[in-house]
Amino acid sequence: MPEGHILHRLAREHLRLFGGAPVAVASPQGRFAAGAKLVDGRPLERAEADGKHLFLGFPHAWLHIHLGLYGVVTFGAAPAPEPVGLVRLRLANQDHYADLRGPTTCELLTPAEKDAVHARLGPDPLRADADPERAWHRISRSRSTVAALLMDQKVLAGVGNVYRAEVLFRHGIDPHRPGRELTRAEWEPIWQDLVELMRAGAETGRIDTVRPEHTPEAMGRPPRVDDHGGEVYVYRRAGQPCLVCGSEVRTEEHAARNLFWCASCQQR
DNA sequence: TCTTTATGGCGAT
DNA sequence: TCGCCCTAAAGAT
Repeated sequence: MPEGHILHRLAREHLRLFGGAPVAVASPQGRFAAGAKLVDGRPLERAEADGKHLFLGFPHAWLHIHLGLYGVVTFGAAPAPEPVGLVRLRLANQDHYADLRGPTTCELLTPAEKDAVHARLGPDPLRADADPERAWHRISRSRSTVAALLMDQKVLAGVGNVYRAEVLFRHGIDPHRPGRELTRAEWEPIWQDLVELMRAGAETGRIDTVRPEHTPEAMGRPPRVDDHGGEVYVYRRAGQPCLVCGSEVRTEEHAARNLFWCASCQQR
């Protein structure tokens, strides 16, 4: 379930469980054995997220993790059990362990290489140093659709398919509109909304975007359970009635990703 | 025991 | 735009 809010959450959690003390680092699966050996037994000094990238700071290297589509981290209390499945990376101390499975990236970087990753990313709504003006600069000059731009990590870092679909719904924006046709008056509240939605997501670990007045309870409809764990307007709700207007939520493949929207509520 | 699917991203064409 | 990579769970056969 990796959008940016999860990575910020993971950064905090790693620091809380492993920060400041030596960490046993291993690669039970073997694919990261050489890298693990280089930081094994070193203290975890820092942890930060940048978009969907996670950086764990050891004295001599940054451990760079990107979960990709299927990557997942699971935490548990010591003693760590025999690894189940393909565990690329295991961190452990006297009290806790963390297992990483299926990441697209798990590597060691120098500070310069870490900076290079940061340099190629757009502003991350969850970072204090984010400059939304950089995103606006690109969006307002682009012929690409707003849907594609919001997912482009060079434009905005950390936004994924769920936040993309949901924020466009919340602002009534047709995902197919070219970025250059978006106005600044439309963009600014979208950015602000991403900051607030993703902050909430980082707190709860799930994506909830439905306003109180549109919950099934408030609308007099039966309660609903979303299988991905959060309450959303359109993401993966194709064919179901829009929570606001009742028309069918639509879906299509857009730049090789699933796009969801309400054609009636999102006409701007 | 298969096939399908997923909240991502890269490099080749 | 396409194919490919990482993995596990759910659904189909």
